[in-house]
Amino acid sequence: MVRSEEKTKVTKQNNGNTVGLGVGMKKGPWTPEEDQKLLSYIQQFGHGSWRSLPPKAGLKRCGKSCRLRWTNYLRPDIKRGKFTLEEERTIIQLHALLGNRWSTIAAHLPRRTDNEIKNHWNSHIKKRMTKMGIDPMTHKPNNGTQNLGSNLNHMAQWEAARLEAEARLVQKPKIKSTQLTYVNVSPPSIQKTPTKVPPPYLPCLDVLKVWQGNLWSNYSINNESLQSFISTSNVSVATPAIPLSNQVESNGSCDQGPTTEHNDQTETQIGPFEEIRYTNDENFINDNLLRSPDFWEEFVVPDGGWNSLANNFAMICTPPASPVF
DNA sequence: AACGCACGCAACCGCATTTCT
DNA sequence: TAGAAATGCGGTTGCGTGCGT
Repeated sequence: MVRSEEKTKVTKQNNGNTVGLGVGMKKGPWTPEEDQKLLSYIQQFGHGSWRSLPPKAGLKRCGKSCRLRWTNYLRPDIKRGKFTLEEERTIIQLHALLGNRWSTIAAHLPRRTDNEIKNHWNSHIKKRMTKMGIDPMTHKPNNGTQNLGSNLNHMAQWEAARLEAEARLVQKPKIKSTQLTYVNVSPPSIQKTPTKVPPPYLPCLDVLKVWQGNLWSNYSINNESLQSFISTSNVSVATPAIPLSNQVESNGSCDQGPTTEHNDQTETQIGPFEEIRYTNDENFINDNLLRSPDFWEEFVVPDGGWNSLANNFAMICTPPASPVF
């Protein structure tokens, strides 16, 4: 990939400071040598100030470029590869609540970067939803005749605020860890097995779960649709980390992650979306149905339409008067 | 085999926000 | 407290690749 030769460019921020590329700064794809330099430096010293890192690490890159390379590619705790069905569904649901707040969404998808999620949304999910006749921005059917009830909208706003607050909490430790020294980490090209990292904070997606559970309970499942989808999808199939039956507790709260015992776990579970196959196939099927294009194509809004869904939703989950964070 | 097109994704850009002095 | 600097975020670009013709 030879996007550009070495270029020089200096841009001005609105407050006047120079950012971007200074004289002799390199642009374009990173070479393995550059990756190695950046990695070695961060392993030894942590990244500290990104601005001052490049010369210290022997790189002719701007700090911004180094930070991006580290956060989107070199970081040892990044999960790469295909998105699981569970991850995709979570993205869709969070997007419905939060819009294009990719970093907030990423905070709820352990080991995925905001850039990766954004790319996946734009290149896969968005198109699929459009094809299914769903507006990817409003998450409503394109015909516009079916509206979610105001209760649900209110809940969505409330939950969006809560999720953002959670995301901020998740991100706080990152700031404190800027001086963290990483040991024995390698870029994906060098080391296939990621170094173990401390488990991230597992968010509690209360409303999402209620929402999910309600959807499943309202619509019958067509196994053929599901099988057809799985067999044709290029999305890797993973089972829900939180089986639906466990998702909604009687008091409306939820647990912090999977507590159900499961077999055939093939890798260390760090986040809730590892590819773990539950032995409970019923949960597996139910939870992945929504991902099936066939399901959506054959989807018929039941009697009462979206409003009935919203009403059921409101019955199950009564929010506090107002969110306070 | 050659060409064109669509797709996927890494990386850049500019603005916003946060932190520092 | 204000201005500067650093960092974060979301939108966009453009190259490599795979596939169909």
